Amino acid sequence: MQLNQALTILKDEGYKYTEKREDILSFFNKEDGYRTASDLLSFLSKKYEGISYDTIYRNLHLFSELNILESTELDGEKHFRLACGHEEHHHHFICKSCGKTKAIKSCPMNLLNIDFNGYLIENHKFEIYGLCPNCN
Amino acid sequence: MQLNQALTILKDEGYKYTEKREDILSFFNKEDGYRTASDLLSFLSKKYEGISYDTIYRNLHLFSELNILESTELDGEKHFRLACGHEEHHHHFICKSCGKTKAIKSCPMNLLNIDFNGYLIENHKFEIYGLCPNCN
DNA sequence: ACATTTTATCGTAATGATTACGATTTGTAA
DNA sequence: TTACAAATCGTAATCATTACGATAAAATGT
Repeated sequence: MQLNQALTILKDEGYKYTEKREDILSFFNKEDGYRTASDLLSFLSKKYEGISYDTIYRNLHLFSELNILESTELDGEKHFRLACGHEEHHHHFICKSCGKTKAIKSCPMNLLNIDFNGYLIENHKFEIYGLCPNCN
Repeated sequence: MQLNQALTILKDEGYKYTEKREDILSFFNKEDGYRTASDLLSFLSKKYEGISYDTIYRNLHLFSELNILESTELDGEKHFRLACGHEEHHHHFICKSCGKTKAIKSCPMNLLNIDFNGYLIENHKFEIYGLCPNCN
């Protein structure tokens, strides 16, 4: 996802354009991998002394709702990354060292042949963890 | 996994047999699904007034290391269940309402055909969430 | 059975991530 | 430029989890 694309979504949905929001998006754009609220706080604190937790978390949640960010939970902490450009449903390999990802286009839900008669399937999670070539 | 089987593991590994440990195991045995530390605390508090967090978490971690329990993280909270023991590597459908599970025997790692050249694959997570027939 | 040793537990405080909220500031549109 | 809604600040509260010195209890050897 491009930065201006994300800012357009914000504007179209009636949310305000702020410098902090632009900086949050540019942070995720340059980082190119899963990052925590704490990572973002450190980054923004350099420019905005005394930035509030409220701002960090409110925007992370807002961006997630707007599908600008996608998130996953690793080691008891939520991690966020810019939503992938390609629109189709997909999964990720996630590097445990640098947080960068590799898309997995095929989904196990299509490959499995299980009888879920009587069950209501809501969602699923498939992630592969390890080290990317750079960190390996 | 059977209770006496778990208690045998404890004994063989040199850990002490305590009534609390037996109660913890019988709790997971009767519950038959993923439960939190808080669930366990509520249960044990009925019998042991003033039971310590230390006891709860120390035993949950110990049992996980000994493969008596298996765990997963759901909604920011660790959940535990009796290990499926003897069975092969597998995954789970997990009911978001009652925590009960249904085993998925096939593993997506065998079904996918992805080039991970240069990557180090350490582990993976595949879970399906929804409602079981009882809760649906 | 008793003493010794080792492990388990208690009581409670600390930590880390996240959420909450009244007061204040700021973007936006009229 | 004014008015209003949204965003942010400052800070405290909450929730899950970890930590640790003091005490209790189980296992072991005599």
